[in-house]
Amino acid sequence: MSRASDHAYAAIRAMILSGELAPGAQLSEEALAEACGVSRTPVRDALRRLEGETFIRRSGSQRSFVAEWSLNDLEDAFELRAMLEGHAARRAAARINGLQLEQLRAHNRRIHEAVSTAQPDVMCFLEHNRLIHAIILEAAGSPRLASVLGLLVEQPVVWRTAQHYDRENLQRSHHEHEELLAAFARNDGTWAAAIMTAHIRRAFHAYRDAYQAQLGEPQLSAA
Amino acid sequence: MSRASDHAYAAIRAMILSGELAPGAQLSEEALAEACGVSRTPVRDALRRLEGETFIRRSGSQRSFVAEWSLNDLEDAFELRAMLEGHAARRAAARINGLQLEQLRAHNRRIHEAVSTAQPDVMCFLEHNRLIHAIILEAAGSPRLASVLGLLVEQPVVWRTAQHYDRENLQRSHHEHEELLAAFARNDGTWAAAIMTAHIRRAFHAYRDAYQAQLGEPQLSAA
DNA sequence: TCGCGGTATATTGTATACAAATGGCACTGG
DNA sequence: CCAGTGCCATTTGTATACAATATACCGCGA
Repeated sequence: MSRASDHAYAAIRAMILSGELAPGAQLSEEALAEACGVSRTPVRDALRRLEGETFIRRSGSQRSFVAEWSLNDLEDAFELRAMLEGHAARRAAARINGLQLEQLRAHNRRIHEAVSTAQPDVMCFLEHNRLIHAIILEAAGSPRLASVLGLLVEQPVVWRTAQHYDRENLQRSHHEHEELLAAFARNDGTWAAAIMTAHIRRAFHAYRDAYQAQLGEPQLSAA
Repeated sequence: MSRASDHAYAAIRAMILSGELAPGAQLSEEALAEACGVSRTPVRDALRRLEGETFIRRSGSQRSFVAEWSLNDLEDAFELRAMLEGHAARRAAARINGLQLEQLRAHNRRIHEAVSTAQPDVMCFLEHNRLIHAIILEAAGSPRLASVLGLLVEQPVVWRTAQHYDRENLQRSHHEHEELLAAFARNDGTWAAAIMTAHIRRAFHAYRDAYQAQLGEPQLSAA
């Protein structure tokens, strides 16, 4: 979709990610239309897309609400994600090329810089971490796997809680990426899959701790 | 969505499944609207939904086409499906209850009847096969897994090629279901996962053979 | 006071009209 | 004959008006 619809999609998505629209909040098409400066038609398009990505849940009578994530949901999603990313790593190990390997190394170097200081640059970590996983997914060469994983990874909870990583977890992630690189360099799919699965499982527990910590401080803002 | 939108969705979906709308065919919103007896608005809704389910692909300039499946796509989707259904079976083995077990037995008995005759009742097989997998998915107790698998399983290729199963394959499926039941009855997740993965892999090769056979007879109709 | 019913209001669904953009085609110039 | 270009037809995007439906609120009666 062109301008208006895309704009509405991006705007609503951003509002959800930033927490401006809190989980459980009801969404009025008209209100969103006014907020985005477009009519209801493109807003409806955007809502349908966001519903497909489980950003939004719809009640029996078709009203829209920002999706809420229980601890069970988080656990459920991460179990799947661990399996799928492990699978992606296994495939990637067999297919990865020199350029991709070098790109992975570069991103992990940037991560190393970001997390070595006393005050780690979490945003920088998140961005390069995202790129690393994207490159692995690309190397895995499975479009379906990529789209399915996208649904699991690009979620508000993941994004919001990830910002609460502590320094130790960030450094461990860097180290696990190093191990992944070693496995890739040797085209050892079994090794890569094991590291990746462990990587995601550990991340899950970090997320869960952060998630539970959040329960104490409701209405967490974007920062 | 209520009447019109749901109707458009169901109608277009059926037209694709039946082959009335062939893979690669361009879809005109206006033409579909007329065919469904509704306006373009609900048709657009339906197209967005179908796009999310990869029934439809959209060109760079937003035109809609019935999705085409290459052999690679089929292989890709089935590899994922084998892994995910195996996972579902593992989880189901640990959680399944007596009622579900009995329902599975009942459905597999119906399958047995359907495939034991000289002229197997393929439709009956497909329906009860679908229900069996649905019950297992329900027993697995993972909403995400269910929705992700839904995207992979409910596809036109799968449906269309499944109708070309030969009698031997149908009977093998019945037998594999029996083994699954044995694994479930003993809550042996490892066994169940192994059977299920093998079950899907074998089905894949059957699908592939049917798919390739189809290449010889283009414009295959619904029957 | 509680439950019920009905009306008012808010919200979503549908149709239609118009705007924008894309793709095809014919025509022109080389 | 080919490449490039401009116009026209088709198709999709957006806005708006109206219809249908769900929710909330208030008053009535038991």
